[in-house]
Amino acid sequence: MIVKELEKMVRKALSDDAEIVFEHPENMEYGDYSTNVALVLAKQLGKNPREVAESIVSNFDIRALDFLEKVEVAGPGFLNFFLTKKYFIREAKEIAGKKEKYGRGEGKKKVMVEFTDPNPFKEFHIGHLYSNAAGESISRLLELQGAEVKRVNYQGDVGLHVAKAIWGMQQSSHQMPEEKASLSKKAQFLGACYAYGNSVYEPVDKILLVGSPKDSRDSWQKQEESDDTKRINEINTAVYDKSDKEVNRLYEQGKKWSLDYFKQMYERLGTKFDTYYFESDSAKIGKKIVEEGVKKGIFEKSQGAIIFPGEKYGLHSRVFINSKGLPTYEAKELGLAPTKYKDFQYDLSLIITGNEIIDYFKVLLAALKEIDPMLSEKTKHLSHGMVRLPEGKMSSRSGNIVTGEELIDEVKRRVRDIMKSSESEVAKEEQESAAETIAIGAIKYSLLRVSLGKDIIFDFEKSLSLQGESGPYLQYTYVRCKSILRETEPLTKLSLVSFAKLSLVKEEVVLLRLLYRFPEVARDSAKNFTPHMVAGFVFDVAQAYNNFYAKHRVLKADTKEQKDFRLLLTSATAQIIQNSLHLLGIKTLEQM
RNA sequence: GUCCCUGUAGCUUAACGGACAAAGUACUGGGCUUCGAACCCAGUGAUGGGGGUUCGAUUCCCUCCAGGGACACCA
Repeated sequence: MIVKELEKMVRKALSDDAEIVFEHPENMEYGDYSTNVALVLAKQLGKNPREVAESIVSNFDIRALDFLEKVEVAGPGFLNFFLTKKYFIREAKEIAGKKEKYGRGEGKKKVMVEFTDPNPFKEFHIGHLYSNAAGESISRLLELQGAEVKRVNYQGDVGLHVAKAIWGMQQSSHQMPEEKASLSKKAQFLGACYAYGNSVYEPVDKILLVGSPKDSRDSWQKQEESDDTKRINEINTAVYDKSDKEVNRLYEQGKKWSLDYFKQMYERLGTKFDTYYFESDSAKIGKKIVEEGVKKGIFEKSQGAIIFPGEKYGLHSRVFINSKGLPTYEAKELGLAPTKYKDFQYDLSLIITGNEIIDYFKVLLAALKEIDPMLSEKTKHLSHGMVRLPEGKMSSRSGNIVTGEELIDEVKRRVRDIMKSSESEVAKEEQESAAETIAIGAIKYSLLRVSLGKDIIFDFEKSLSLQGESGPYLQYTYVRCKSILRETEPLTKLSLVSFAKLSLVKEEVVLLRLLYRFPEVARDSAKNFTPHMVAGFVFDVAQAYNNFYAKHRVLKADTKEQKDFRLLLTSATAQIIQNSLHLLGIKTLEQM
């Protein structure tokens, strides 16, 4: 690649092993690549940075690199490299030729990516949408680098939340949807049951009057449980050991409804999971691991429970098996890790969740390290920010949530309004599916344009734009390109046209100078797990094209050569937009 | 109380320690008999406060302030 060649040249001129870093200057007037080695070196040598820069440049043999137009020394002592028009055009042809394979890497890593992770019996909310968008995008980024990716989904089909929901189902049996009711209805019902069960359940810290965790450590067991709380705890145990027929029946029904509903959501969102893992399976394995760990001194008994003493590792202690003998989320996750590895001998296991469990995961990985250092080392926890409503935190416990489905439907409504007012060219019978594609694109883009890990304040008006930097803007630009390409003969034998004599307008050059960066952006984005870099890049490309489009004609260009070139430019732009959107998990459409 | 994360135009966000801090949105004004105006152009407007390290700090360190999260049997 270019950067390597540039580095070789600079290294040679330098006769020094200093680190040489290249970047794209923010302002294109400063070239296509630049490096600050002269500045860094000047400090070490105690010389004037500009003089150092000049002396480096004087040692260059620019003609040796055919893609290099010129090198300049600028500002405090930057070396700015300008690429040739010929190189840009060659890349544009490459894009048009390789299509979706453009920028593909040769990596051979095996990566397992766990994401979305909704819990049966609970709502599928916006946070799951975020996890799904991030996980799907990261999976695709890795795939483009050549990795073999397995997408997996880990679902909590046992645990206190299930018991709460089942208790709610028992109380609301008269409102139970019929079998023929829609999945949405069923999911809604279950969510309400969970919220109800949760509202009556009294967690330990609520039972206590006041108190720091230290107090609860000594006194929580003495507290009286209410009848409802007691019943929910009984259901919880019954779910694990399948000892209650009635509970089993509700459990199977609720679980099936939830999973069917989730599958429908994954399909709408464009994710296909390779494997589904369940807590009911990992619970048994996890419990065994913890029990063996007690013998090895990794875990300790405390207050009737089994804990991992995180303080020893600079973290905090957590309960892995509770005093009723049931494994907590922690133990289950511990059981999941070896199961995953058995199924797929990965080089890397990514787990994508919300950032509220970031400290919890540190404890978990510390415990895993004691049990199986190899697995711990290969596991990486990536967290995305919380999605919050302007009024505050969203919680399925209190019922203060927006479900994924509600959000999609609301955005779709807005998309349909615009389709009407803008006289969409989409045929009537295809408008529904177009609206769906656009709505999901809008949602995904608005989530992925922000760097992972940051909270997203979700506001329909403010954060979900259908204009400006948004999914629909990108899809629209793609449609615009395609509609031009449809109007003319497809370009063939591009390799025979050199465009060497063609003089380019400013807007064309700007676009060319962006397009060739796609492979780099995709690679960096994959390396750092940062989809937002792709999101920002593709917006720049689309903006550059729209700028060009507003000022110049493609089909009515001045000469045949210019027209051909602009068709190539249009085709390459469409391809880059499509490839980038693919990496974000967003579909393109031919008309909108 | 302890630990972690986050403070950038009115709002939502960008910016490997680098060159005049970049966009979108909102607001103001302009642009369709010409390839799709979900578009384009112009203007107004910002690094929470105080120290420090550095040739250079939105970025690193300290401190204060503000918001969020975690801190024993939920996930």
